[in-house]
Amino acid sequence: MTSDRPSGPVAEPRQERALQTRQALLASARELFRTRGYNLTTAKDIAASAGVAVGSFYRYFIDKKQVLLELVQQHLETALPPQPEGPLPDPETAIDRLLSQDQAEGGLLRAVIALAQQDPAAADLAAEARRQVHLRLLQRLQDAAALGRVWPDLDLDTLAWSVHTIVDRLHEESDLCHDPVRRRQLARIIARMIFVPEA
Amino acid sequence: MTSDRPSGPVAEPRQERALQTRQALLASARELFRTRGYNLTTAKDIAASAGVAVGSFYRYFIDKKQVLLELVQQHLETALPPQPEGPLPDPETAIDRLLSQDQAEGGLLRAVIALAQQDPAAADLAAEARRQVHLRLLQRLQDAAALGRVWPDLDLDTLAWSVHTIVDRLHEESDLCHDPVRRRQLARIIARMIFVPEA
Amino acid sequence: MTSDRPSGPVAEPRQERALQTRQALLASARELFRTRGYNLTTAKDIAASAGVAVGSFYRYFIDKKQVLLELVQQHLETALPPQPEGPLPDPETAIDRLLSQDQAEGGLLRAVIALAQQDPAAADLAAEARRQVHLRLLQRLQDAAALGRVWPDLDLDTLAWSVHTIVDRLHEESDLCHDPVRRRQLARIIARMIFVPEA
Amino acid sequence: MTSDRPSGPVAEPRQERALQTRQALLASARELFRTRGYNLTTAKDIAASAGVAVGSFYRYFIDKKQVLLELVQQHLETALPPQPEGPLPDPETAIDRLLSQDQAEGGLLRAVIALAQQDPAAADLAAEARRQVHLRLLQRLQDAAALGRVWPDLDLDTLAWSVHTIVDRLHEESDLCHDPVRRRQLARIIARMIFVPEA
DNA sequence: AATGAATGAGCGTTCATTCAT
DNA sequence: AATGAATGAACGCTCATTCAT
Repeated sequence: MTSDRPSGPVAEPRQERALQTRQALLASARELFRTRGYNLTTAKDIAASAGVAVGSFYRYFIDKKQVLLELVQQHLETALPPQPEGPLPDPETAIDRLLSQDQAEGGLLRAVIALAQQDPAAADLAAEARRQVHLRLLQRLQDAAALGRVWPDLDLDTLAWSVHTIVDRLHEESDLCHDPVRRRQLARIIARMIFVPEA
Repeated sequence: MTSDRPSGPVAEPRQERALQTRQALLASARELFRTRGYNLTTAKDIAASAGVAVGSFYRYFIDKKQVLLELVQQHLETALPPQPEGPLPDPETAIDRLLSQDQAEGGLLRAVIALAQQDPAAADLAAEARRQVHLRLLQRLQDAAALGRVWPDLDLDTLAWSVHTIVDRLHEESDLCHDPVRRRQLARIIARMIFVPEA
Repeated sequence: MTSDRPSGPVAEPRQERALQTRQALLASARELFRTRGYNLTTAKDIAASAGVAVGSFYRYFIDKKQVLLELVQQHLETALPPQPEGPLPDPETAIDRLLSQDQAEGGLLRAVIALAQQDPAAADLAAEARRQVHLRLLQRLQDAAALGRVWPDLDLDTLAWSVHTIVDRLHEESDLCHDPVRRRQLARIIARMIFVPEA
Repeated sequence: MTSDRPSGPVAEPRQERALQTRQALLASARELFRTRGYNLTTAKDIAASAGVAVGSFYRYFIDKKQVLLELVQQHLETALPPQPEGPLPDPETAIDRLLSQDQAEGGLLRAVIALAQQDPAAADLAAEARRQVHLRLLQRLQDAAALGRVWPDLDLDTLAWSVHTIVDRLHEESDLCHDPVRRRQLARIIARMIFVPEA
């Protein structure tokens, strides 16, 4: 009763605890979306797993969709290229490093794709998300190309798509992406997709 | 004179028309599973899209699950390696040819994976399906390796996984897989993953 | 095409084989109604168990209801009192004999009662059926009463109801009604409900 | 902070209103099961008759089955022998009193039996329910037998079965069991099944 | 006359969302 | 602000009945 403004159900929370609840919901949702997928995750699940009641879920989010979209947006903003600095180590090692990042992304993307099938707005976001990741990869490929060594007869877009595809799926298969030997092999494969081998 | 509970659905159809209906249902199901995914495709959708009523769907299939499993099984049986004969053309061309096959597989696999989240039996089938495709690829890679030219420092399993991943996703994105330029590029990329470039 | 008369779906069959089919359907229906009950017996079950297709079922009967009603009617007409002749043996033996008759009745009655819950017309028939059985019993009790020995302070209607109730349930429990010791005991109990014991 | 799949229905209700709803549902279910039987009573019926929506039904009960089983269990626990104390009045009066109890039981039992045809678990409960009632009757008969006066040549099990049968059916026919004259007659009949008449 | 394929209303159940407290 | 009870559209599936062959 602190205000006369009814302020709609999804007002930005102004209180500390409220923010915590919101974060807890986001975190639970991310985890559940990743593991069970969008459609198999219920609003009640998310709320329960965050330790609140369903009603509270709808205090912070308009609907189930919104949580996912927000998670993705958040991810896109956060996850901009943490471009490594200093002289690159050898390419394989750089790629290996890349592969161990971003474990969460794949699952989320998959969830958005699921949602996109039902909701055109999500389809746009999914496309946007993919595009961003794509652009990040493309950027790096272009940098690498500028330094020479990249196959000159390749369309960098297609190349970025290929790398993205592999990285994406890798992150879905959690057993794979935790096996360093496998990861190293993949790094080598990807390196060869990109770089002309040394004489 | 049959006795207890003989009247389940799923009797083998005995009339010509029935076979047509069954095929229509399978075709509709394949298409819908591919485009909307398993969970978003309802039995009613499949029936409607095949031009029949829900009831007819259940005359031919025990449940929604069964259609998917049957589609996959069918695919697995059909899609055995159409191993090309004669002296291979150059690798890129061979791969390009591979990429234009099997359009349906990817979407189906994705549907099974969705189902697998809910039904352990489907999980087995999904695993089996992936394994078969994997083995087919592995076989070819081993053949190629025997002929030399394959990178000697690669784990062929990981290599097969990588190729599979790319081919799979390619088939999901129908616009991509119909663009011959793109496909040629991909063929080249894949070729470089596999083969040591000529002097 | 033997006649111009379309003659409706449920014409009395004029051909020998047709009659056999009809009888087979009735027999199957009786058995299934008895064992599974009305609601759990499907038209397809009945047809299959009679060795014909569903379509044929509906050639001979307007609907599922009709079969049951016909069975009951048939039973009521057939099962008129096979009044034993000659001097009654002792009461207990007479009753014992009664108990081993009419095994089918109970189950059918139960089926009609189930149907009666959904269809008022069946309710009437059920009532009628019970009334007939009741009357048969009452008749015999009155005969017995005329010969003396029946408790004079009993309302014969209530007495008939009691006997009917026990006989009815006995026939439902097939294990019971095949145990001669049990049956003899019951005969004794019923005898004592009815008759003043000898000095 | 609960984890996987905590959100099933059937949580114990935490609000006062919830308990009322649950009770209303149980009451409606009992009445409908009794009058229409298990199979003809739909979950929607029960909910509507309790003044709530279907969804609410499933908040409190896992499925339709559970309601019935709960009703029976509840009944069995409640209905333990209200063994009369003090010197029995004459047998007839005691029995008359017995007949006016437990009106609900019969219909419920019938519903369980219907369910038992489809669900073996219910079959067990039905058997258990009948056994309990049977045992209660048997107990009293044994007590009576200990006091003499019971026919010595009767199997008490069969006797209990007979009484149970009559009482059961009596309760199904609500018009009958509210007619005191009829009830007195029945009491007399039952008394004679059990007791050797006074010299 | 017979077959069995096709129909569709209806049931049991789930879950996103709203509402009373 | 939070809770959790209530809602009802929608899904998977069954089966009595009709219809084309």
